[in-house]
Amino acid sequence: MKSNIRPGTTKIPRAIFPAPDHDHERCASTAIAYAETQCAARGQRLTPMRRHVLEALLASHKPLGAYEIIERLANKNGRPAPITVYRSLDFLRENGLVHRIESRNAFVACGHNHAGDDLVVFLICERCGAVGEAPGGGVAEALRASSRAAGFSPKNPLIEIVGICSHCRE
Amino acid sequence: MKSNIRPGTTKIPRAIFPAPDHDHERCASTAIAYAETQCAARGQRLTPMRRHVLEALLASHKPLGAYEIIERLANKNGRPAPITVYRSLDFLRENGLVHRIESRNAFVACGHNHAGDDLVVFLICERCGAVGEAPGGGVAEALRASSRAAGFSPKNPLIEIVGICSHCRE
DNA sequence: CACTTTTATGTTGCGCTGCAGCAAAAAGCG
DNA sequence: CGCTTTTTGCTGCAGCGCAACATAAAAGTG
Repeated sequence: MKSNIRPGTTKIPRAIFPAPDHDHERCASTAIAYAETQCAARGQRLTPMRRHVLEALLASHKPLGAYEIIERLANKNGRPAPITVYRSLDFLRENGLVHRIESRNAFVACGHNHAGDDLVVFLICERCGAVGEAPGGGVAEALRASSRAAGFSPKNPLIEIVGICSHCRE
Repeated sequence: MKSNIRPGTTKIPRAIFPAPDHDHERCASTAIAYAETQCAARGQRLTPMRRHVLEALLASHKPLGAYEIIERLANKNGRPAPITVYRSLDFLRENGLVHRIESRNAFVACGHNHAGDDLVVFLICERCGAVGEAPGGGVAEALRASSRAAGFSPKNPLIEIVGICSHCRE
């Protein structure tokens, strides 16, 4: 199936919290296209199931629990089993397309607001539930310093902050 | 508004990761004594149940799941119901005596390595499972800056880092 | 092409997590 | 002492997460 996004789109500075009235159709299809590219480049297969899971997450812009995803994928052909969704989520996470929000037992599509292995700071709006990804450059440094002071060799920092997002504050 | 309490204990330089051979008997009883003082000062009751839960956590120096705690509290008189333990954990958390490690769905006794409302950085050793609490002074600053850049008003930062602790590295 | 190997999905089942709702017991108070 | 508030016990349940095994689909191979 052919996508109707324009290939030559220049990189738009992405808002950390998408405006309520943003062109969602487009933002989702861009993300799917990126996922395809990414998987192809890594020799991984973005199967229909995996794509469906990613689409469900993209459609919400909010973290979804695994069983919420199941709910949204349910149709007249029945619903996927939990394990099926969990496996797709594992795949998507391994390929940097989905994050897990630990404090909520939920998952969110990656906003790609950060370079590959960099530290990500998740900003969780307690009002609308949206999750933003802020680049954590300076934080990473401070964190490494603090860790080393404790004789600790850090690996995967996880930062989640609850608060009020820019749109809900207005 | 909650600054009326000042721990009267002289500040002992507390290792972030307790040495494997430290005087555990003493470290636990000190923590219990502190909990009693703290609760008394706040007009809260450290009941036997709550104390047992705290003791179980202190005895392990590692995060325990709720059902692990139940297991350790079980005796010839039977075992506490999950809800009972969860309620005690809620109480202990509200009074700053226990932390929840979100990425593990587990709980750990507070090491008091941080001032009351300050940011805490949890260092989780992937080898021995121990959890250290590093003061997050510099990190908090960087975090606030990063948040504000995104138009986000932060409330409860949560930082958990997986890595190797000082003792396991040797 | 048939055949093997690898990868992905479906099915069943189960243990852990976390709490709601109500009842009983214990502690605090006039 | 009665009365209120707090705490604990009991029953039950929904969401989370995955193990173990079976089947199907894709990819590699001669």
